Amino acid sequence: MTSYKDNKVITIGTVNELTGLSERQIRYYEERGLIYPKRTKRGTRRYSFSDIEILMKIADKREDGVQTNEIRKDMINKKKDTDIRDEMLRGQLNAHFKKLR
Amino acid sequence: MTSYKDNKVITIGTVNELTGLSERQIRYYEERGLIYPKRTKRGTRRYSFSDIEILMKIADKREDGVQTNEIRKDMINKKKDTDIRDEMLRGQLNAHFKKLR
DNA sequence: CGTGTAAGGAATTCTGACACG
DNA sequence: CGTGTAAGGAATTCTGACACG
Repeated sequence: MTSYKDNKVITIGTVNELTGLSERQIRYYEERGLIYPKRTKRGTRRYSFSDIEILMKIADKREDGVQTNEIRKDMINKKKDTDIRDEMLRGQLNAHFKKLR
Repeated sequence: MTSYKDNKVITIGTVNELTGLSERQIRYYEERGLIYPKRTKRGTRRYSFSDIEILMKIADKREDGVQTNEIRKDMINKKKDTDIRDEMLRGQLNAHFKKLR
């Protein structure tokens, strides 16, 4: 589950290069609850490739004038969808194995 | 081909954390031709997850007393093997398509 | 040969704040 | 609300070199 994609090892400077977003923007989106970088012992932020993809989507929406508040809600809803799908799948598998017993 | 795994975005400090190798060691293995980090405009090194895997293999071999020179030769030979396999595969595909014409 | 270390400089990252709007 | 910026401090990274062996 923790593949390269989700490994938080990238500094904010590199994220800036990769996304074109300013460090100020990147930190602000964190403050608004859109991303959650890891912190090293010393306190510097580390991002994953997943974080970078999320940031690029955020950048797109911001360009369309969508507020961080809206973006966050959308992300939560999409997560809910995924959770529901997961739950349904689990339920079906469960029923399936029950039948086999 | 350029997946997350081969994307050179990790600083030497993080590589140190991930591999346990000192910065001195990491730079020395580069000097010996075992790894090739990217350089940013400013000149700081950036490594990929692939580089980190190679470094961990190097660390193992060094513990067994294998010299950097030997390690490099091994790496070149393995690359040659891969190249030969690729070439053979290409040849077979070629023959196959020739037949189809 | 492989690795540690001190040296000095340059660039990075962090936080809290003021600014504009 | 979202983002820029100057401020000051602390940690990072780089190179060339001396050291030991």
